[in-house]
Amino acid sequence: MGKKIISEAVVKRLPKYYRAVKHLSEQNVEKISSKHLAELLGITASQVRQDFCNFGGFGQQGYGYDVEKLKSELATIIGLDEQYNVVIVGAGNIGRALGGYQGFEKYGFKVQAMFDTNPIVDNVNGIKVYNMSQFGEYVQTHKTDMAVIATPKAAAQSVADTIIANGIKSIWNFAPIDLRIPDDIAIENISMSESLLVLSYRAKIKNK
Amino acid sequence: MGKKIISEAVVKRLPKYYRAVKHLSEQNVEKISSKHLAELLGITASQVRQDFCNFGGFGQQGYGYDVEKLKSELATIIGLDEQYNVVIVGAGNIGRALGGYQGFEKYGFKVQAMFDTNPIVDNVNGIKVYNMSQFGEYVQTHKTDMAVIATPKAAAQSVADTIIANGIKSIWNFAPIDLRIPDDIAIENISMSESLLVLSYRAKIKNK
DNA sequence: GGGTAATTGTCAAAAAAATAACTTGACAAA
DNA sequence: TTTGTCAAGTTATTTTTTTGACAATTACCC
Repeated sequence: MGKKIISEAVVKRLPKYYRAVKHLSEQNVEKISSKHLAELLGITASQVRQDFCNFGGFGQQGYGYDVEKLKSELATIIGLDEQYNVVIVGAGNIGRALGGYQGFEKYGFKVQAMFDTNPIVDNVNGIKVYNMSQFGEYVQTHKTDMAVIATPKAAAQSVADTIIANGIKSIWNFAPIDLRIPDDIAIENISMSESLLVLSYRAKIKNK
Repeated sequence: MGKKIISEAVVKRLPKYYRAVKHLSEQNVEKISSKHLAELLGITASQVRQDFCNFGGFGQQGYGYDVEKLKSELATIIGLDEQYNVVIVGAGNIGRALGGYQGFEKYGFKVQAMFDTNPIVDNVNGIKVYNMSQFGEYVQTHKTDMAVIATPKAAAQSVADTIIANGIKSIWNFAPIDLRIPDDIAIENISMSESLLVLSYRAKIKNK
């Protein structure tokens, strides 16, 4: 499959483009130029054009980008045209907050179930909480595509191993650890502690 | 103040260094070479040395880096030698999860209070929830250094404005929006929706 | 103590990313 | 038609980041 490798930097901007374009669409804006879009995101017009060019380009010279078309192209690129079934592992603080996270539904993800080694509630926001021992059986029979790791650090690697062993290919990891995973698994980390330390660093610098 | 500007790429690695070195310290490891540390983080030894060199370098040729010294240098650089008082704005799903977030305490941050425009609970994990109308008065009298924005998108900018107007210089933002803030304010965003879309993109690519 | 291996700090080269410049097609108005 | 303008797509340049190389320094062994 001869697909071009898109750099990490570009990939990280895709959601920003999508968000901005979605907003424009909701405002019934019909077209947008690279210059104007760049201003909205605080980047350069050149970068916008170069980024879109990576995916073939979907604008019209002298006119700009058609907002609806751009939105649907971006959605396809990002994969929002597909339906993902998601399970959440860990029903603690973070897991429960994620059970109520609107973003899943908004972008077409369906949260099927939650798992915990020691469930103290049997239901979060209408999502049933199962014992972790039932994980394998569940995901084998429910076409699960993606798993969220919301466990403590100590459990995260073994949970990841279990997830992968059961054929799930995408992991959203909230545990503060770099998981060891095979190349064919998609992973994305939300590292709150790292973010907090970056903020701490910036705060210190600014107050100097 | 003649301080060198540290690139964003380096800053983002600082927490990773700190985490790794802290772990080594807990294992009673006494010294570490750039080579070994690099292996732990999955980067090159050269980059480790280059990064540390930005801050003056604290290793010893032929020996390596003393773990305790490195840990304390990194803590100082990151600002963990200072105490921050924190308030959380927004007592919904995310705000409540953050009220129970262990990371604050672990890194020396003190959560003083929470605020909500319409508090439905008066206490989260022992943290008192105030009405947003009391925000100004509270932070003026409690030496608050940092605010967390855990409100819906629509409220985020005006909350940010209020935070800044009351003299708080650091913002940890969980709302899915790029806030407009002055240059002298430190900000760090946790963008769950962007992260989820990046994962969606990667999942789609990997399954091609 | 002297020789050898290890490892830093730093500089230079290479690679990657961002920005700027250029070329071309599309459209509107004359 | 023709022409001027706009803005995308593309190529070139600059800047930033990463990697590679090496002299200088130190620990350790004999």
